[in-house]
Amino acid sequence: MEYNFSEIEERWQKVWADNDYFKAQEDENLKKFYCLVMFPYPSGNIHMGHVRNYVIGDVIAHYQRMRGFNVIHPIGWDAFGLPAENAAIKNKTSPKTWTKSNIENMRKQLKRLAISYDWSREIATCDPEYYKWNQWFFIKMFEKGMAYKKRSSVNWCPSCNTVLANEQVHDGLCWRCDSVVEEKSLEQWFIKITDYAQALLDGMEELRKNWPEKVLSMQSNWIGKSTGAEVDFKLSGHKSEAIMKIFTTRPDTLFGATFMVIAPEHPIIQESDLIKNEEIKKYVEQTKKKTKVERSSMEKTGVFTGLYAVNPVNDTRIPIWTADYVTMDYGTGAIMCVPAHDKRDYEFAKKFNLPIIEVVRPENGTELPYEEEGAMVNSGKFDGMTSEQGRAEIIKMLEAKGIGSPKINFRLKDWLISRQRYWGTPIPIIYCPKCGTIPVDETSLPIMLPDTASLTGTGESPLKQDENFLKTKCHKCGSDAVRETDTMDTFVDSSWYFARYCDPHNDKKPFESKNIDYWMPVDQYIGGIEHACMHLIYSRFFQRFIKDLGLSKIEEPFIKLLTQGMVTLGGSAMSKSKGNTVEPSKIINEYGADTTRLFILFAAPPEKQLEWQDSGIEGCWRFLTRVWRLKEKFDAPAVTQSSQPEKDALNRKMNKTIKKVTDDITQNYQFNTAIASIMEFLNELSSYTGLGDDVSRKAYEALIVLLSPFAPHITEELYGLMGNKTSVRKAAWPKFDTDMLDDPTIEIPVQVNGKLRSTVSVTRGIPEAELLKLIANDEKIKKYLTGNIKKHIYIPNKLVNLII
RNA sequence: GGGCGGGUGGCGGAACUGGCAGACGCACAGGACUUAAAAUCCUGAGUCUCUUAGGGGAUGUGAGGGUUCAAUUCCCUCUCCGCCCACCA
Repeated sequence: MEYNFSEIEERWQKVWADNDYFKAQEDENLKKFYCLVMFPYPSGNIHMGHVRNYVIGDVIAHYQRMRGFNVIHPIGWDAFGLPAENAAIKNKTSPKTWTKSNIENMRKQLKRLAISYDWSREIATCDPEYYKWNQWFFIKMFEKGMAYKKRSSVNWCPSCNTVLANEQVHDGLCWRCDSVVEEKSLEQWFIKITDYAQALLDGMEELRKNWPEKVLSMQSNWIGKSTGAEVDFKLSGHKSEAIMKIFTTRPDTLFGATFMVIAPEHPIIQESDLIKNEEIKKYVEQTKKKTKVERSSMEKTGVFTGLYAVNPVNDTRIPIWTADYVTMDYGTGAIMCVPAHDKRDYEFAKKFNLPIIEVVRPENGTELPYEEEGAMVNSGKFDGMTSEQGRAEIIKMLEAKGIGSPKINFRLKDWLISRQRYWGTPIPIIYCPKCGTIPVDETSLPIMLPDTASLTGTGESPLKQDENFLKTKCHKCGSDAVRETDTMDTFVDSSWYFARYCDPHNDKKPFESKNIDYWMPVDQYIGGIEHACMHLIYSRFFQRFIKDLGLSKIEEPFIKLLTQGMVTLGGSAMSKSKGNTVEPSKIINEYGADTTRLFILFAAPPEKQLEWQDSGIEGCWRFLTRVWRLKEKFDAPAVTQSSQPEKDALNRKMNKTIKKVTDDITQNYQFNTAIASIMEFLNELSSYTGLGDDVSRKAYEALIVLLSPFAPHITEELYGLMGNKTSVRKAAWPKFDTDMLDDPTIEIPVQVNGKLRSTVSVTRGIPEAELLKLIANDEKIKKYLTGNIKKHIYIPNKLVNLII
């Protein structure tokens, strides 16, 4: 019988679906396993990157089921977002229609791949049943002061016509469309993620074991904690006894501060009459025009403001400059400059001829600027202290005088979540002339996104044009009021979807605490590294907020993280806009889902970037065909008998393979070598002379079970054909016998002076003397034994090295 | 500038704790089957080289050095590639 994959795959997919094989049910008596893959944006079609992501997740889900875990393996759609809106404008349809039909299409494709999802838990973030709870969380945040509106300088993407969060600006470009991001001063909604900055850092300790180091370092970079002090500098000769606050990580160098620099946006420039000075005005204007990237060019520029401050430790009058290398969005927008011990300050001082005073000296003389630790000099009574002592002592002294205090600064900014676009969750706020800015009444949730909106893409929310949506009554006082028309960043949607999966149809609450505390945390999360500083930080924050609301006991949402590498074509990630996608459907039609699944895993280890080439697919196809054909050998009793040693050898190969595949799946996600070892196993089994006997039958069934998470259909079929009444999906993961891992005879390589000259075949654990005798009589070795053997190295059961 | 990861045959990639480098697969070559092709099966192979045709020798994991009986693996110097952060005070 030929291997008819399309018939087999179709038939089994129906059986699994009709019998709810993959439906997850809460059961306190069972140990749970939450296997999560990053849910897709419904762009239209599944591409090979999705296939890779979801097949990895599926292998893990199947494996854990066979290990006896109660597995939840859900899927959904990150369905709000800009592409839907743009496509709708282009195709003259609605974002909803476009999105829904894409979901339909992609759902079919995922089912065709037979990923073992619990489809009863499917969610789409654009459904009111889902985004209602986005709005609910927003109101909770508002009530706790965690969501607030403020005017500030924000990132504006002129092509997407909306603001962006800091996390969404990469190298000064929009993360989505690569346009140069502009700065605009706008009133926007923020979420106070900065309140959780320290907690997010602390939580990383627990993740250290099971998250890639790379992601952790990216996150800690992004959060960017620096410890130091805030110091007040008095302005000298300024009418208003004003104080200039600065932040420094090196208070020990305070005696070396010979000038100050303030950001061109610093309020004092506007407040005092400085802006009337032509030179300063011109400089401020120039800075405004610069993009972030231009601004970070290394050549220092700046102008003297005419102001002076007083260095509080030595009462020296120091000039205040303004320069664009200081920015308003970090620290206080003003710095003290210690040119001797800071490269940037040094460059600035050299260029503008400002004094340089050395206050830290290393043990061995070195050139300035010297930025490391050392012994303090030129620092009055602090001379001789180490930098570390100096920092503590100077802060103490500043505190005593009331002009400074310890301070920790984070690079992380509050999360800007309002977007001037249509296809997103409406922000549940109303503006009432009497009551002010207030959240809507909880009972009126969800605030529905109107189905019809004239999409303009002009940079104002289209909801503003919709009178029915816009105009409302204040639920507190009944006055005419208007709604907030901005929608939420879609990253809000994806920050808690994993919790919603635990109780996806609840219409009273976002989820039942009992359910989320049963399933959460996610035991294995799988997705792309591009989310290291966006989705993965927001979600960690959200889960903490959920915990602080008392809705869950869980703090960290994802215990174990696997970041799979991109699937590229021509060096860049597959994407519709670049036109370099490979449609899995073609491959599935030609070779079947099993081959496709096997191939994407076999091609490379999961974390590595994979440049797509379909040349290897034949090999996986051939392998499955060989597995299929081997079945015939078991239809009749064995024709020839195998010797006992041969039987033992096959039995050992089986045990070794079970161990290898188990280790590869659980320890390092080495699916490629797991598959390779099953291939080796098949090679050995195929050449076994007694095919059809009990030993080979047992080996063949083990092979089928081991292969089943990777290639579910063919293994299901063969498992049944071998006479099993139950599904291979319900089979237990095979165990290996530790006594059957080692061969009794081993080949020992024999080296002479470190070079391989021969190998001898001996029984395991042979006494050293006996082995040496054997080697001395070995013809190949004799040739080399021209001198005396000075000594020999013997690694039991591994190798012998003779030194002559 | 700082941090992280990486460089192994024609290709994708293996290699436990330092112990036979190149598993497994692709592509390739030769053979069997076939009228032929496809499919399938068998055999071969890092590179260079010698050969009396059995096999032998040298060399080889980005480059150079070191430690060691032994290095893809550990240490130092350098180089190239990828990613992240970045005038962050």
